[in-house]
Amino acid sequence: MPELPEVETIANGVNARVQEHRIVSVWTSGKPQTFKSPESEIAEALTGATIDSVRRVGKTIVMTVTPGGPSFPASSDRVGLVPGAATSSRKPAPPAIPTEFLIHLGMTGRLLVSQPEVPPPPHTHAVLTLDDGREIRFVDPRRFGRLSIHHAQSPQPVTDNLQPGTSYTGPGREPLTISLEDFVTLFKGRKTPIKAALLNQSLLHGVGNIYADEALFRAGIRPRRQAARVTRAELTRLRAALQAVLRRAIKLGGSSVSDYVDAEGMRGYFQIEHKVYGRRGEPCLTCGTPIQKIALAGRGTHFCPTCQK
DNA sequence: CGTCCCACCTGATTGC
DNA sequence: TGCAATCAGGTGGGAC
Repeated sequence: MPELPEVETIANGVNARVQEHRIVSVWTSGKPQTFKSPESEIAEALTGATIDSVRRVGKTIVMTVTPGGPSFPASSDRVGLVPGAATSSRKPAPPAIPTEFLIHLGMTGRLLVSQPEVPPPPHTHAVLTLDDGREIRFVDPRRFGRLSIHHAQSPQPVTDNLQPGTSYTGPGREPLTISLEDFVTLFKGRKTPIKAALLNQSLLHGVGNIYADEALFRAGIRPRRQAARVTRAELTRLRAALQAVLRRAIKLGGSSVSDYVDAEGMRGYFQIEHKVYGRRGEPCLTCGTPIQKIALAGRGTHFCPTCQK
């Protein structure tokens, strides 16, 4: 379901609602495929933790928490539900190690913040109950989504993107901030079609099927063109088009093509501005030629055979 | 290593 | 109308 603009909208919405709140309990469904880290590890990392922030990296939602789990309070008072209430001022808290909860929504994942009396939807796979009773719910019918824990200070293999002891940076580069030089370099020597390269998360992360098609249309480039043969001038246009499309979509709250909704259950509106995606057979908004739909890299691919070279 | 293809799932829509 | 085939915004693993 969600690509960069949708994930950004969801992460920002959830962040505004849950930042600084404490997670008092964690429930998980036991569906093994959903959990990239063991459920016990997720429950242990999050129970009692305070949410520092929720943000987007690529298509992944990253919830950073400060642990406060059962390790030291030893279940002293379960009555004191007031946040920030006296937590036995005997010792200074041990140096809190930030932990990151990674939520990938797959195709149909949703992250909702709900009042407890609202019945959980079908296919709810994780529930984080907050100190005020509200629940952060991960719902995912197709179960392509993944939940995992990333320990920000645990030893990490040193790679281009993952330094020891740093926070999660994702597999590729952020399309909104990548420089032109780096963008051009990404495609050098790649024989794969330009659209497949755009979808490759270890190059750029966050770009999915809708925004790849929309950016290629706006840049006037056919999706099947070999990446290495797209000229520098075209790549300059492509980067600008991609960034413009993503920014505009974020501004409109993402694209709701079926039942995508953000943390508050609101739809996005960028689908109104789709120029090719989902418009097979309809006239190109620039030249009137019917929009074609082909299969490329296993994905439905939309383009204007006249405007895109 | 780069690239292709399919499997992983459920639900909505299309087509006979 | 009914039911089966097809398709869906994403990834990750295996084959080549």
